[in-house]
Amino acid sequence: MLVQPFGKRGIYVMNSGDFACDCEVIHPEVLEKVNEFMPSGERLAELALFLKLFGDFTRVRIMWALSINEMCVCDLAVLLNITKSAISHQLKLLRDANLVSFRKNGKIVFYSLADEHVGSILEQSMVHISE
Amino acid sequence: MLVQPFGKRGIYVMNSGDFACDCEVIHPEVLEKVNEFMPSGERLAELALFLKLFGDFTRVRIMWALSINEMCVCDLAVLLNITKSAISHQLKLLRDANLVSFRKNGKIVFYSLADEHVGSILEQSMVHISE
DNA sequence: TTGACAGTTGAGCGGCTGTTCAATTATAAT
DNA sequence: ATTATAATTGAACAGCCGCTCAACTGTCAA
Repeated sequence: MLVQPFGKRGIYVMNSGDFACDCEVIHPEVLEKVNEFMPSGERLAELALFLKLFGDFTRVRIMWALSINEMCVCDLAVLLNITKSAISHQLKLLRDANLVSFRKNGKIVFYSLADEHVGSILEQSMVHISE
Repeated sequence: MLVQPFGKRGIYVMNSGDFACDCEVIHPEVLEKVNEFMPSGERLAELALFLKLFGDFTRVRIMWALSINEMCVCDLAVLLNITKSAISHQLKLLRDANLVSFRKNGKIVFYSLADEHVGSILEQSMVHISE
């Protein structure tokens, strides 16, 4: 199972069988309204997977560094003081999610942020915790 | 140790002892520039801890639901089809990080988003993955 | 006072995740 | 060809994390 389970027809599993919740609805009108505006479970699962990549110290530092300048794996390893292998593993995750892109020059691979959204999410979050 | 380790004077541990990286600097001018604009390790660690809360399917759904309407624990449990206990555990994390606030009315506790930053981070990220 | 119910909390379990280590690929230089 | 180095990859291990379960608190109603 790729992600945490959710109902196939959306997140609000109010129908037959396999109830996991242990209580009844208290405010039906609230539930109705929320269901109306809630994105699908698949969509929210994607969102969680995407945001999960931002929730790690190493990856945050990598992305912030790349928002300043493109960098090769070796320089990133020195910057963060961890092995090239660890950097490379994290870069693979970021590559697979299209958060970073790269160009090769001989033996050296230069990484950079895939687009400006990534940097702006980091900045906006930084602004938030600085209040 | 609360978070993953980083140098006490920032993230760029280029000084004495305990090198964990397994290579040398290739582009000194790049490292110098990045170091200049890089926030401190403490700051980036806070950022990662903050964003980590967004990287979970259940919490994302809770936060999105609360961005639509304030909700009690029981209704959230029905909405997401998981136990009140599971909801409550996640709400505690969100409370401790000041991402949600609550008001009590008799037995019932109503939760809502603490501020508009939370919703806007979710929305901005949703826009990003929808491209 | 008793019972029912909303919500919280702590322990414990299983799965996930980030790192290290070792092996491997690819490129450049001698 | 051989050596050195940048980078990648897979396996394995340790620590983290989210859920369940059971026990508990607090509030309301009978």
